[in-house]
Amino acid sequence: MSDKSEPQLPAPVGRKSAKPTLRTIAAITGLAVTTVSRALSDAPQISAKTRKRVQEVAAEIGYLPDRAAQRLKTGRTNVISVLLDPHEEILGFATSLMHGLASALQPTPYHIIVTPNFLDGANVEAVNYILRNRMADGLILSRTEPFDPRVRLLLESGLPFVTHGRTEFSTPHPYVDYDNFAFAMEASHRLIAKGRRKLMILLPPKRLTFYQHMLYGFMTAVRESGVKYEIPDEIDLDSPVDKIHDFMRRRATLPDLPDGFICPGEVSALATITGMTDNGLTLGREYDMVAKQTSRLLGHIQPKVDVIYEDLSAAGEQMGKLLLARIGGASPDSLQDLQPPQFSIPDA
Amino acid sequence: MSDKSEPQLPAPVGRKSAKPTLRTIAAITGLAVTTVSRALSDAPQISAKTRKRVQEVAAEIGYLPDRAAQRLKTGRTNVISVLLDPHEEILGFATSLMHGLASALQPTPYHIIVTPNFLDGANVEAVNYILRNRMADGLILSRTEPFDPRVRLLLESGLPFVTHGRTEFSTPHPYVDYDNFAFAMEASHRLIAKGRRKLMILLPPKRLTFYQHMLYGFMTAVRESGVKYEIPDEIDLDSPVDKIHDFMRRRATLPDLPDGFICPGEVSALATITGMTDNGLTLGREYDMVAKQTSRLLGHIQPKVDVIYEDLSAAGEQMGKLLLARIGGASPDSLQDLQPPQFSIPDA
DNA sequence: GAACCAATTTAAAACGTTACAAATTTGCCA
DNA sequence: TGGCAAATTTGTAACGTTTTAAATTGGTTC
Repeated sequence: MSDKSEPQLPAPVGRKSAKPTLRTIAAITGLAVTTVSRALSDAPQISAKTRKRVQEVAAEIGYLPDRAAQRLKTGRTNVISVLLDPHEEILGFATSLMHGLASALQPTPYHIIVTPNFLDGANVEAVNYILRNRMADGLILSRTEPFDPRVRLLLESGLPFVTHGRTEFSTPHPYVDYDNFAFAMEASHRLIAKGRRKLMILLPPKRLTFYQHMLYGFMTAVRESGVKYEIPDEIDLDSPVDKIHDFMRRRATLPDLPDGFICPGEVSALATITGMTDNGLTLGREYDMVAKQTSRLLGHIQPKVDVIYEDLSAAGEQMGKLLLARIGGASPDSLQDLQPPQFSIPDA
Repeated sequence: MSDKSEPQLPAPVGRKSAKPTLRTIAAITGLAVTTVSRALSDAPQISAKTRKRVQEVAAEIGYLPDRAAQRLKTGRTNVISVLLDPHEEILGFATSLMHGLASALQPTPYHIIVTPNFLDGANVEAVNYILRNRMADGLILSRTEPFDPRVRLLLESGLPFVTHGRTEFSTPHPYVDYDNFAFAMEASHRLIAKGRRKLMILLPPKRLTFYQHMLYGFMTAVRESGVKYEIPDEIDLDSPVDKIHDFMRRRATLPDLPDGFICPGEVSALATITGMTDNGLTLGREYDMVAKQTSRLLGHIQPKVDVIYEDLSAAGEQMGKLLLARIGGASPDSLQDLQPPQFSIPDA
């Protein structure tokens, strides 16, 4: 040990609240800062004995690395950013997803930053901002379009990301998606099996990728079985509750009313049922309904509705795992996951 | 070791030489880094002419300050952290709040970090963690208890924070709260005015501060008017939908059933209505209901329900403003806001 | 012992920013 | 013209970490 001017003060004199840094540990152990840093990251070049001692001291004085300093030095932010779409507001779509995401990220040093996207439609701007500032090591985004400009930007930049929903770019990228084709097909089959002769499905906005998937699933089932069908034009899944309600109430008064409804959302399902009830039509008698359930709300409130479950929390968790793998360098085409609908409702 | 195809990021190439920093601007303008830094922060000691020039150059080359470096140097994080409670999951409580918060923070350099609080019940741990690492310049938390341990910790630490909900500490702290006393009282009055003779109210968990407020509002109205009342013991607002539903269905078969219900949550309102309907009881005939509405969902789906509105987005925005003021040094007792219930439903 | 290689440890230099003190220029007046 | 304060600008030193290269040990072998 070389004799310095005399820096060997067991630093935390007085109050122990002075934030411990690498230097603190170095002073206590008599080692160099570099050694301490290495020991804490379990570098093989540091002797096992030293590593152990350093880690013990660190734990004892409650050392926590300064994230700002790490980030400045390494360029890594230890942050995963979630881009929120305003339409995810209702019914905790985003919350469930984030719940799952957080549990996947729990054992890692990553934090979750939510970037709400208020700049109407200018969602691309948010991506650009994150890219420019290197604000995150990875990105989560949802509600993709076939040629989503955000995805294009991200593909060009090389920043790891996972989408909820597929795109149609030829370059593969990690995604988690719910099999809405299978959902729509199964939903149709169930209604047909109940003897319903004319089906109506409420679809998402046309610009979203899963509009196509759902439409195809529906059309496939309808064509195979030869039943009639109808697709509302003036409303979609993102329409406000009252607009859906009004539409359904009006529709119920017109001729040739469908007798089987597919609602890929709990709110729209409730609005539809109410619209029918307003006209004296009863679920299970004049018509049946299959709905997509994400929150366990619907099945308990309207037990007559036949539900197919989508586990958003699981999706979020899976997205977290894929993102970590991607950050770790895994190839994108191995990180694509199409989650099958859960036809029977899980317990609890 | 390239275990996979090792997708090396083709990332930062080509265009205007990598990330512009203060040094870049200094080189371009021929000024010192310090001067540039000062000019960008509009320090009065820099001549107006220089400030303008520097800012122009900065804008032109798209300079953005490195947050990690700023944070390391100044100790300020430019981060506002939101603590999420798992019970806020349903119906986008958190999302609405954050939406408002984000719009208050829009013109500031602050980012929003969501710290989901999954560590069952160990919510205090999350606060501790944020405190220890100086992870944020301010904190938002909700669902307070009278002597909330998180608040106690924060009061001791001095870190600026705003709660959604009041506490009973003698030291004042910033909060935004909804006047649940007024809500319960008004709701009771409405039912009584409709001629209902026995009221039931569904209350939040007893440990939360607003349990008291709501109970007092209810009891005040009930006592004044002399109607009968009943308060369920085995369920509360946080109970799962199916438990509430089951309870109500069972209750409807027993004697002395209330004819006026107060549901301070949309989900519980729906579950209650369903429970009644299961027993052939009709809203508006055998019983009436007043519910708290936060998402415009209920009023459209069950128009017979009388709703009182709580604007969570506005609350979030207000919390953002108060937090900024608090960070700016304003005294806590000037930063307390009790928001009145909105008795008539706002448009749009 | 000297010479060598491996195993450990260390010193110094960044990362981009701001705080502090010091240096330079400018403007004004005797 | 010199002098002096005010107005500007500038170096230098951090903040806490990791990275690179260099230095110190220790253990073998001749």
